[in-house]
Amino acid sequence: MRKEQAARTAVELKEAAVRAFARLGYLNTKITDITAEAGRAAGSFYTHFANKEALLEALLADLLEEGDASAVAPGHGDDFRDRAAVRYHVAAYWGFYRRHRVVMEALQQAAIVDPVFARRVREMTEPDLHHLAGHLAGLDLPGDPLVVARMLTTLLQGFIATWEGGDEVVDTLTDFMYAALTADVSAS
Amino acid sequence: MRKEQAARTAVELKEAAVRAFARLGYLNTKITDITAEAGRAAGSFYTHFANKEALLEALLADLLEEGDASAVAPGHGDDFRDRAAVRYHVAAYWGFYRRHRVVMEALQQAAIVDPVFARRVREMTEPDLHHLAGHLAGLDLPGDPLVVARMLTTLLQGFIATWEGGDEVVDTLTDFMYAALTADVSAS
DNA sequence: TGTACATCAGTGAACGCGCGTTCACTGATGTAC
DNA sequence: TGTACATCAGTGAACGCGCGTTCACTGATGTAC
Repeated sequence: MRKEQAARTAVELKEAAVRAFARLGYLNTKITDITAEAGRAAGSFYTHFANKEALLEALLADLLEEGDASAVAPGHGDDFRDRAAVRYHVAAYWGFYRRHRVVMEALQQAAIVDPVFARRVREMTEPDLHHLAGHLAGLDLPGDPLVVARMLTTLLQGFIATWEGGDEVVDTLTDFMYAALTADVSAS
Repeated sequence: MRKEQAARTAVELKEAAVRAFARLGYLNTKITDITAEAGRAAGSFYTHFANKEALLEALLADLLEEGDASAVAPGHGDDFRDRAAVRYHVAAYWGFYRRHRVVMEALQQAAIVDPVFARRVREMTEPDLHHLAGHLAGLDLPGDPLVVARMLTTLLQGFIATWEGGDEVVDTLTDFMYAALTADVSAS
């Protein structure tokens, strides 16, 4: 069937795009880099996507689908006085980011240059932030829960984005954050 | 004198560039945005700079000069078991970043797209990282000193870059980091 | 099942826009005598 | 101090490159009868 063929090519283009982004970075990747990587003619791109931004939107949609699926994942506490709960969340974020590193970074780059993506990234991040702040409610924090939540996510995402090594540091990250969340401020 | 006039124009172009970068972001700023902002003709730019990268290099040079000057600033402890020492460093970084926000972010953006700046930014950051790791030596850290140092700088720089509000959070940042640095890991 | 026609994914050369960069020119500043 | 010439910052129109996007064409797949 023709539609199937077209869908297959669209997938191939997306996969090629991810490879090209990984190699060159989203902003440096030209349409022809993507089509060349997919072994297709330049014009073929436009049969499937209006432009590079539309392709990134498609990759984002794929990512969000997976995100929703794994968000339902069960069996973890939400009480951050429990180190295991903190570790669970760090590890989950770590895994997700690692699996989707290229697209995450492409979004980050797109957001720098394109207000539409800047907004999209903000809208993706904000709810998580409030959700996280909610979990921090009962703790003896160094400041406003939303501000502290922002520190946690900034650290996580910033660190993971630049870290070249493996998972070993998940425990260091956990300890770091756990200590920051549970230190009795008034005692210091 | 003609040389003086030329130097003055170069300075005006740099100042105009900073304003343009602040408004549009480094990557989105065209040469003509800069010259228009400075009230000059497009061609005038090239009397003073080879291209946008060279102008950013010049801004970086200015920034490093100021950085060296303030680095000699006296009167702070380096023992991070002392909260005041941590606060001093956080506040110093905060002030420096705030004063040079636009150029710092321009460098960040340039690094994404241009390997030369990527390298430059890394080379600027690395020594500070090792220096910082040195100060962490005696503490009961959640992990390798270099890794923890990286967490600290990632958090600081990432947070300051996105924070819209004022200095109030310096204390929250300090408490957050101080707690992470001084918690007795083995006790948890 | 076969023939004639329609549709559509894919091709790749060509087009055109945006923007960086150049360059012939101007006029003001500096130099020689 | 005045005149003739040289230099150079600054101008802005023009040039040209890179790259996104289009479009006439091809051939394979699908449909009608």
